[in-house]
Parts: sequence; structure tokens; C-alpha cells
Amino acid sequence: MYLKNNIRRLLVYRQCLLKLKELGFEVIYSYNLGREASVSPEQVRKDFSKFGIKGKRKAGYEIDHLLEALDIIFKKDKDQNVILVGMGNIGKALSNYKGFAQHKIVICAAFDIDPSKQTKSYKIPVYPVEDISRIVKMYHVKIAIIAVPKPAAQEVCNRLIASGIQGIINFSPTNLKHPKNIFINNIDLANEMESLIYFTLNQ
Amino acid sequence: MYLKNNIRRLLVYRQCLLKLKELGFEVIYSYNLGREASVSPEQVRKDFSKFGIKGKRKAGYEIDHLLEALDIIFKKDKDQNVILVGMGNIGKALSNYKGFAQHKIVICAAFDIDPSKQTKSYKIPVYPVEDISRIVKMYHVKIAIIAVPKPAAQEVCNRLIASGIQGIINFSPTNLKHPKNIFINNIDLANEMESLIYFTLNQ
DNA sequence: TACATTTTGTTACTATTTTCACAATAAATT
DNA sequence: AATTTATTGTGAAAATAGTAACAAAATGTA
Ligand SMILES: NC(=O)c1ccc[n+]([C@@H]2O[C@H](COP(=O)([O-])OP(=O)(O)OC[C@H]3O[C@@H](n4cnc5c(N)ncnc54)[C@H](O)[C@@H]3O)[C@@H](O)[C@H]2O)c1
Ligand SMILES: NC(=O)c1ccc[n+]([C@@H]2O[C@H](COP(=O)([O-])OP(=O)(O)OC[C@H]3O[C@@H](n4cnc5c(N)ncnc54)[C@H](O)[C@@H]3O)[C@@H](O)[C@H]2O)c1
Repeated sequence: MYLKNNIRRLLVYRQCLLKLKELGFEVIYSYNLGREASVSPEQVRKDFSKFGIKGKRKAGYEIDHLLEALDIIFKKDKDQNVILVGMGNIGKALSNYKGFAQHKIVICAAFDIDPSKQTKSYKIPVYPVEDISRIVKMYHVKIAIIAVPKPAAQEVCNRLIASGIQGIINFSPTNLKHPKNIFINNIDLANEMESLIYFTLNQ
Repeated sequence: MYLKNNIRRLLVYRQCLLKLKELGFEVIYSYNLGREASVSPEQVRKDFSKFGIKGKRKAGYEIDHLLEALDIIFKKDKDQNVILVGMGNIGKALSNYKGFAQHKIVICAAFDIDPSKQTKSYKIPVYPVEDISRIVKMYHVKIAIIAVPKPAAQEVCNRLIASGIQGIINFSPTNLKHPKNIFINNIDLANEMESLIYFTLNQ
């Protein structure tokens, strides 16, 4: 079953629901949430329906109930440890970001090849790359972020996979070779800009 | 016509082609490129076909010809000026990045509400937000990047649109309200991590 | 030149996603 | 209690995307 867009939308709904809750709402209708998330009301209902999340006819959905259901889907009962490789521009930005905490995402360690980055002056400890395997095992880490220059990315990827990492966010603008049981989410910021430019300029 | 995935794949092909060219290839077959881009050969051919890009039966595609065709599709004949609002963690990372140049993307100015950021010590000039409209008009800027905290994002978005911006990359984790002729590409890094975690943990 | 081989380009097919339509039902109103 | 109204949940229809199959074309070979 192909659920990619579905999952992405659920995550958007989650953020909208937190916002709406903060604004004092306790119950929402599919069209409220749809308006907030830029999605059609039918799509909202179908997305919830696919995961067996129920509302009440005429009375909409209880926000707290939705958030609980989403927490179960996304396993938000405990923190998810993540490691970061490459303490450069992007790596530093990510390691400084406080917003991951409320998603229960914790960057528990970072790694860099440059000894001058391996200090305790960052918010998270920065180790040499040789320590990846040890730390991954120690903290049962499944997810890693690659934020190294393009020429180093494949080598880092291989090392991560050999250490037991199962999912990778890759910021380097290159398509990494990997076994098909490993998930890779490429975030290519230049391509994101280009595609925005394309759609903007072609009306 | 819904071309979103198509366009994204073309951008991936572009990066693969540049790499393959660097490795000395002059001609590639759909399966070479497909392997490099993690896409089926049929999909590669279909994508090109949709944009009228032709190869030669039995002789594949000339890399230079493909790159030229892609340059036309993505209007790479001249630099594309882009502005950046918010000179914090993400803003600084983006403004330091040298890789945009080879995509002909130029961050020509940045803006921040904090006077201490409005210095000439960054690689690009940082102005107060009141100057957005003036600079946008002066440089004919169509595209902006929002890298401000969530609570400021909508207000910044409104100002950008009022100044004539037509496309926005939004790093703040919120769904911006906007007229439908404006394109918004939301890059929500926490959600990207969450969706990777979802797919990784659900096998 | 005829024949075999390879690879594109496209059409037909399949799968998935989104939209539409409306019955079911809960709440509100008379 | 009956009626009206609003909203969900879902099955059917439409749109989109991706896969497979294969004829057409280019190249190589006997
Ligand atoms: N900065 C941006 O805004 C931006 C935008 C788009 C894409 N990217 C991509 O993101 C990646 C990181 O970009 P950046 O600007 O942070 O780069 P950067 O050069 O600032 O940082 C890279 C870091 O990786 C470390 N490193 C190099 N080789 C390593 C290895 N083998 N193992 C471990 N660490 C290693 C370096 O010491 C450095 O600290 C790059 O691939 C870049 O193309 C960055
Ligand atoms: N840093 C990350 O890794 C990361 C990860 C995910 C999401 N984000 C999101 O990206 C956005 C930026 O994150 P950051 O870490 O760079 O934040 P930051 O706090 O480091 O920087 C924000 C910058 O915006 C400026 N600013 C505030 N209000 C403004 C206004 N009204 N007009 C112009 N400038 C204004 C501030 O002065 C500051 O320089 C946030 O919305 C954040 O949620 C960041």
C-alpha cells in the first residue's frame, strides 16, 4: 500500500491540530482542519478513515482524540534517538534547533571528520566518525542525518548502514546507493528551490 | 496536468547527468541513468518523452543534449535572484552555501528584524524587513525563502506577497495562508524526519 | 544485403490517489 | 416526537501516476 502522501498529510494535520488546540478549539470539523492544512475536507476524512480514526457525525472530531491517535501512529510514546554526521553549516543549524524536542526527536550525538569540531562546546557531543558504530549500538539508534559534503556522502552512508542504521535523511545533493531495506529521504534544498522556481515561473 | 514528481525527477536526473559527465560519459542509456537516479528505465524515457526530449534508438541519449534541454526547461540561461528572510540558524547556513551558484540561484539579499544581524559581515547584505519591497522591486525578485520563527512567518509571508513575491520556500513549521496564484513549498524538517522514522520503523 | 540485436518511444494496462456523491446518523429545532 | 440540518464515512467515478509490452529504428554482423 502506497501511503506516502497520506503520512505526510497526517503530519501536517498534527501541526495544525496543535495550533488549533492552542487557539482554544476542542473539536474540529473536516473542513476546519482542511482549510488550515490546505487540503479538501473529503481528503481529511479519507485520510483519517484509512487509519481507522473516527469522528462523530454532525459533531466532528475531538482534537485530543485525534492527537492521541496520531501519537500512536507515529509512536510518540518515547523519544527517538537520531545521530548527525557533519557538523558544518547545516549540521550546526540542526543541532541548535529546539523544535525537534516537541516531536520527540533527539539528536543524541554528532560526528565529524574534522578534529576541531570534536569539542564539547556544542549542545550535543561531537565524536570522530570511527565512533559511529559504538554509539549507534549503545543508544540503539535507527536514524541518521547526513550533512557532509557531496564527495563524502556515499562513504558516510556505507558506514552508517554497516553500523546498523536503517533510515537516513540525506542533505547532500547526491543519490546514495543503498540496499533496498534501508530508507533514504533526500532533502535537496537546491532542487527544492529549482522546483519552486519552475512552478512559479511557469505560472 | 500534474507534473510534480516528473519535475522533481528531472532535477534528480540533472544532478546524475552532471556526475556521469564528470566521470567521462558522453552518452547514456535510460537504464544507466535510471540506476544512478534510482528510477526505472521506462520512467526515465517517459519523463523525457513528456518534455519532447529525444534520444536515438540503440544509441541512447547524449548527455550534453539532455543537459541543454534541462537548462531550457529550468531556464538556466540566467541567474535567478532570491531573497532570504531570517538570518538565524537556517538562514546563515543557506547564505553560506556555495552550491546554489551552479544552479544559477543567487541569494541577493537577506532581511532580519534584529538590528544586530543587519551588518555587512555576512556574505550577503542583511537589511531591515522594511526594505523588502524596495529590494524586491529593484532586483525583480520573484522568489523568497522564509526562515523566521513560526510566530513571525505569516506576517513575513504577507509582506513578501504584498511586495510582489510569487514563490516562497517556507522553513517554518506552519501552513501559510496565501492567495492561490502564489506558490509555496513547505520544507518542514521535523516532519521529514518523522515521515522517515515512520517508514523505517514500519519496515 | 539480409538478419540479429539493442534501445528508444509510445500505447495499452495496472495501480494508486483524489474527488464526488450520498446514505447514515447525530444534533438541533419545532 | 417528528422534522430539519449538519457532518461523517464510504463506495463509485475520475484523474493521475507508474509499469509493462512491443513495434520502430538504429546499429552491428554474417
Ligand atoms: N548549507 C546549505 O545551506 C546547504 C544547502 C543545500 C545543500 N547542502 C548540502 O548539505 C551538505 C552539508 O552542507 P554544509 O554547508 O553544512 O557543509 P559544510 O562544509 O559546512 O560542513 C560539512 C561538514 O562535514 C564534515 N565532514 C567532511 N567529510 C566528512 C566525513 N567523511 N565524515 C564526517 N564528517 C565529514 C566537515 O568537517 C564539515 O564540518 C552538503 O552536502 C551540501 O551540499 C547544504
Ligand atoms: N534550525 C533548524 O534546524 C530548523 C529545523 C526545522 C525547522 N526550522 C524552522 O526554521 C525557522 C528558522 O529556524 P532557525 O533555527 O534559523 O531560527 P532562529 O531563531 O535561529 O532564527 C530566526 C531569525 O529570524 C529573525 N526574525 C524573527 N522575527 C522576524 C521577522 N518578523 N522578520 C524578519 N526576521 C525575523 C530573528 O532575528 C532570527 O535571526 C523556524 O521557523 C524553525 O522552526 C529550523
